[in-house]
Amino acid sequence: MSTISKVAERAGVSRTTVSHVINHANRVSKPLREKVQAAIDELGYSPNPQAKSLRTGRTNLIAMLIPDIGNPFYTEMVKAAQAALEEAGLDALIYNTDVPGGNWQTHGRDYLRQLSRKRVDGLLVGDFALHGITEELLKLDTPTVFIGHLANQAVDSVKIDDFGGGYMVGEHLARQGHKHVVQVTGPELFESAMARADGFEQALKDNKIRFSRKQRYLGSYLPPSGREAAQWIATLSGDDRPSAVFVGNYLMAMGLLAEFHDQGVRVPKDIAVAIFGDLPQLEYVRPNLTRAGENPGALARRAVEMLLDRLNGKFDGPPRTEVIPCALRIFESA
Amino acid sequence: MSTISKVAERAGVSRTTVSHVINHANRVSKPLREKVQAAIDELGYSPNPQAKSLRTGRTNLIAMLIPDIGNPFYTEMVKAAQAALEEAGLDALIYNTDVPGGNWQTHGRDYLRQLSRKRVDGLLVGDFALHGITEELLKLDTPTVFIGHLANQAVDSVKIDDFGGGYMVGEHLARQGHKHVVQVTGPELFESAMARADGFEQALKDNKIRFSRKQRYLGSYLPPSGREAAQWIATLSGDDRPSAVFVGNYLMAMGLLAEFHDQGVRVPKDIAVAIFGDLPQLEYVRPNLTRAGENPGALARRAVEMLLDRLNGKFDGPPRTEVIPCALRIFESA
DNA sequence: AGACGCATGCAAATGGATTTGTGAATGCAT
DNA sequence: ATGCATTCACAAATCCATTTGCATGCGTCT
Repeated sequence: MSTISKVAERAGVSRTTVSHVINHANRVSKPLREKVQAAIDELGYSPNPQAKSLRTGRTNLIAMLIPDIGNPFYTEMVKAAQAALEEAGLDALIYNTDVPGGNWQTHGRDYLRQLSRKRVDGLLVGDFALHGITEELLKLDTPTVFIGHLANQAVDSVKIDDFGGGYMVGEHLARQGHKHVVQVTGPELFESAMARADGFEQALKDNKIRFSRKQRYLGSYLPPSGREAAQWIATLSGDDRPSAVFVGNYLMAMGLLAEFHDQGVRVPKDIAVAIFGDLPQLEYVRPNLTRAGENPGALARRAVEMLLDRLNGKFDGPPRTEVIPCALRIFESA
Repeated sequence: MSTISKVAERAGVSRTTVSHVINHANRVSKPLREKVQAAIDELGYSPNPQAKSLRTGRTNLIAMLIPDIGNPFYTEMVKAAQAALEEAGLDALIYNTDVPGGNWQTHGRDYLRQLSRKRVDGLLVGDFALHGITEELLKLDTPTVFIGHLANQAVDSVKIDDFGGGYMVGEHLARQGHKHVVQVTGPELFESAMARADGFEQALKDNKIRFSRKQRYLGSYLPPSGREAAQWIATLSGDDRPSAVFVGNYLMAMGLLAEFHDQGVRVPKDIAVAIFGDLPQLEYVRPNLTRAGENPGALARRAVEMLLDRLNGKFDGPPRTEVIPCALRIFESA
C-alpha cells in the first residue's frame, strides 16, 4: 500500500504539496496539481483513513444504536440512515442493544459507555426507553440525535406522531360503526406504545365510545404477544366481544393474524383489524391491513439531516424536537 | 479526552509502561501495574483506536457486503455476523450494494474497490453473482470469506446446500402425489437460484415426474415477481394446471401468496405451495409454508468463524469451501 | 569478587497524514 | 530599478499509541 511519501517522491514534490492537492486543490498551481494527480493515479494511492483521523480528530464514523435489527421497523431505519450517511461520506456502525440473552435494561447504558471509546463523530440512538439512558445522553460530548420520545431535551430528537396515528385509527373505527373495540399495545416502558394507545382512546372518547382499561392488552411489541392477545380476544364473549382490534405495531399484528388463522377467525368478517405502523412488507400481508403510520425510513432520514447539521456547524442552537406526521391508509381489514 | 501521556505523567512513569500495563500486563510488576491502573481509572482513559490502528496496522473493522439489508435473508445474516464479530471485539461495516436506482451490476465492483481504501481487517461478501466480481476478489489482499457459490476458489466460501434443499422439496411433492407442478425461480445470475431449481427438477426426474422448461417461471427473488408468477399460474388450465408450486425464496412467496389471496385461490386446497428458505418470520406466515432450508444466521456464523481463523492465523491453507445442509419442514401448505 | 542472567523501566523510532510558519519566487506599481 | 504584495512550495511539528533496543539494578552462580 502506497503512502503520501511515495507519491511525493514519485511526483518530485514534498508531502505537503500532495496533501494540498487532495484537500485544498486550489492552493496548488494547475500544472503541478496535474503532475501530482498523475503520480496518485499511477500508484493507486488513497490516504490512510486512520492516519487522517488521528490528525484531524474526525473518524467519519457514525454509530447507530437500535434494539434489534431483526425488527423490520429498525431495519428500515438502518437502511435509510445508511444511504443518507453514505451520501455524506460517512460510515455507520450498527449496534443491536438487545443481544439475545443479555440484560437489555443495562445493555443500552453499557453500549453508550463503550461507544465513547470508539471516537465516533456522531450518534443516532433509537428509542428503547431505557431507564437512565437520558442522563447518560447528557454526559456525551458527541453530537447525537435521538429517534423517539425523549423526555428531557438533552439532545436533538425526532419521532413519529404516535398519538396522532393512534387517534386516526380510533376515529376510523368509530366512523365504521364499531361500538366495542379492544387494543393491543406495546410495553409500558416504551413512550411510543403509550402515546399510540392514548391517541386511540382519545379518539374513541371524542366519538362517545366507551372504553375501559380492561379492553387494553399489554403486549411486548413482539409476535408472540400478538398471538397471546388473539387468544385473549377469543375468551371475550357476550357484551365483551369486540368487533375490532387495534394493534400497536407490525410484529404483534403478525402474531395476531397467525393465531386468528389457526383458530379459524376470519378478518375482517369476524373481527376487524387495524394497526399502527407502515412498512413496505405490509404490501404483501393478507388480509391487507388498515394502518396509520409513516415509513421509518423518513424518520431516519430526518435524523441524519439533523445530525449532519450539527456536524458541519449548520445548526448549533439548543436541542430541537421534531415530529413526523402519520397518514391513515384504509384497506380490506378494517 | 485523556491520552497515554497524561496517564503516564499522573502515574509518574513513562508512556511505555502505561502501554505495557494495557497490552502486556505480565511485563510490569504488580505494584507498578496497580499504580498505573489507578491513574487510568481516575482519568477514564482509553486508548485512541485510530492511533492504535495506525501503529499496529489493524483496524478491528470487518466490512460486510450484501445486496440489500431490507431482504430478511440478509438481515438475519447481518444480525448473526455482528453478534459473532462483536464477541471477537470486531466492528462490522455494512454495505448495501443494491442502492436504489443504482446500477447493481457495476456497484459490487465499485464497492470492492472503495473498500480497499477503508483498510478493513476482513471482508464478508454476500452472494450477489456479479460478473467480474470473482476476479476482483482475487486481487484483494484482505482476508475474505464469500457467502454463496463461488466458481473460482479465490477465497474461502460457505454456502447453503441449495441443490439439496431443492431436491428435498421436489421429493416431498412427489411423495404427496403431485403429478404436475411448476416452480418459480430466482434470476439466472444467481447460482443459488439455479441450484435450487436443478435440485428440485432432479428429484422430480428421480421420481418419474415429467417436467419441462415451460414449467419454470424465472423470477427476480423479489415480491413483485412472486405476484406475477401467481398471475402466470392462473393462466394455466387443463393439463397444464399445476397442483403444486415450488417458490425459490421467501420474498417471492410473499408476493405469490398475496396474489393468490386477492384472486381467491386457496392454499393448499386449490394449489399446494412449498418454498426454499427458512426464516424466523415464516413462523407467522399463514398458511404455514412447507419449506427446505436453514437459517441464514448459521451461514453467517460459520463465515465469521472461517474469517477469524484466517485473521488470527489459526488456519492458512488454501481456500476452503463449505456447504451447510438443509432441513425439510412440513406444514399445512403442502 | 567477578561474571552472568533476569526483571524492570525508559528513550526514541515508528506509523501516515495534516497544518503552521517560513522563505523564495513572481507580479505589479512607482 | 526598487519596493511591496502575492503566490507557491516546503520543512518541521503534531496527532497518539506501540515497540525495539538499551540501561539499570538486583540476585545468583562459580
